Amino acid sequence: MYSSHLAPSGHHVPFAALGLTPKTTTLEGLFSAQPAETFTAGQAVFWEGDASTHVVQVVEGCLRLYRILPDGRRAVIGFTFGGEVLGVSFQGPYLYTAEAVTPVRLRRISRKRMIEVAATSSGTLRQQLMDKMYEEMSAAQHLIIVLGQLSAEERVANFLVAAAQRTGADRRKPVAVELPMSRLDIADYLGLTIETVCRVFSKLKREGLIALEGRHQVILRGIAALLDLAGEMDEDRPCGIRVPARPEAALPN
Amino acid sequence: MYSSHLAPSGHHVPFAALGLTPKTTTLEGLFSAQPAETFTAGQAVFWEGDASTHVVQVVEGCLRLYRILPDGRRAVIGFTFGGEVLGVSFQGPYLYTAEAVTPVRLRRISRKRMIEVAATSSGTLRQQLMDKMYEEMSAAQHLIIVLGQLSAEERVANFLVAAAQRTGADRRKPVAVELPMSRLDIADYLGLTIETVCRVFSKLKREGLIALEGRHQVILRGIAALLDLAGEMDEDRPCGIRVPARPEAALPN
DNA sequence: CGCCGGGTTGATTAACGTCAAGAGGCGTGG
DNA sequence: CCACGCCTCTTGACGTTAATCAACCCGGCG
Repeated sequence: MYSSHLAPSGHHVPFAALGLTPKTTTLEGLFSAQPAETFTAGQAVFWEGDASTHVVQVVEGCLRLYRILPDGRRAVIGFTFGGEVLGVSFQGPYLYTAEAVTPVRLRRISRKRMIEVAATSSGTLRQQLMDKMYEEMSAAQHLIIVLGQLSAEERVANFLVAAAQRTGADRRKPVAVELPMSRLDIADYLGLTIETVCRVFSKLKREGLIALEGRHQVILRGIAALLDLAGEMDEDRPCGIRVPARPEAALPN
Repeated sequence: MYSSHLAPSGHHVPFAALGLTPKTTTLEGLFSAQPAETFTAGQAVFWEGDASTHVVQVVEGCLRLYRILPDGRRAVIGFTFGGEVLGVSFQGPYLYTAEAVTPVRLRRISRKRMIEVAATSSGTLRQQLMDKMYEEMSAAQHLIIVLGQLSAEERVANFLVAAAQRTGADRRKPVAVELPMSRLDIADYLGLTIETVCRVFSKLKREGLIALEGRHQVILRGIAALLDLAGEMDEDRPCGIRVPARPEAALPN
């Protein structure tokens, strides 16, 4: 089904296989030419405010993306897992720090080179970059809605469902989801406290919607039920009912 | 100076004036060739979920950008004012509905044409598009932090300061800011209720930080004080202190 | 075995939402 | 031009949610 967050391998191979595009004109091609670097847990890949000199593809492991506010609060902006690409839409400095949650293997390419190749090559790479930017934008706006409109329970349900979708798990079946990050990471991501996250986890467990297997694994018993709780704010299920707030344009339809 | 939200006129003229770039290879050039359309208050410019066929430049007036959740809640994602450009980073369907708050004049160009010109022209337009996308991303991430981490008072202070910056007003002086949108729009934008927004406005007024001139104008007496309240979360003032959470990587550098 | 850090649970408090009533603009119609 | 009514905004009383404060648990490691 090709979820918007999934690994780049597979679906794009046909192009290269047919010889229509030399491999350096796709994102995957550019990345695969780079050596893999490794980071230990807690190590930063880049810092907020640094010049965004590189674009990163996580091969394996999990990164947390965050900013520190002047008073010390930490806002986690997102997490990046194996197979995902990071920081495509940066034109100025990095907007957040990226730090390894687990040991991480990743590849990076220089943004300068990527731009050059995009400018001189046929449209494939440009298209891929635009797609990635749109994904990043979609994710950001999804988070805006979660943080602005949803209750604690809805936020956690959303987080769990999103994590499940990201692995490509099929709905309706129980799925085991790895959550390598700490409760504090989750709390800072969802705009809650660690205690509230715990309590919601416990509540969902009592209600039989999830089971906790150790600290870093959750089994979702039926994504559908969780989706209800999540306010059905599934990543991409627009509720574009054409009902403007003001009466002027509302009468037809 | 060139605040990230400012009107495109002025600073980019030199290029065209020197004849270095034909006018159709800049965003301003493309837009200025289009006729201005007008929308009445409450009228939608485009709808969430529609194919994002056009990029829009608001000439005059104010748009609100929002999504409706399945249960009817409304999340306002942002506002667009005269001189600003809208929807550059859409590669799939529009992620929100854009609706006129006031009477609006705007120009639009087809995305298809914009992409074509960007692909065939020199780098100027491509650069401008990337800049706009980065701006949109910065704005989204700023909102994520406001919604995820800040208190009601901090959110409102932030909103007021951001509105002031957007007009290009210089700090330290009292500034009159136009807020054409309703209290409900502000509430849905800040993830608060209308009553809470009112109460914070009243509190700031009691404290002498602002004065309310009618429903749609606020006078900020000293942006500096408001910035304190705002958690000093100024649009771009990264607090990139290199203090990782884990000790492992902290020692070098 | 005991310590330590992260996680969980409980009691209390503070912040914000909800419900309800009243005030103030603004357009319309007399 | 004024009066009325409507809609938005404002303010107050009360309820709910999530934060805070605090204790305890549990698994990993020295």
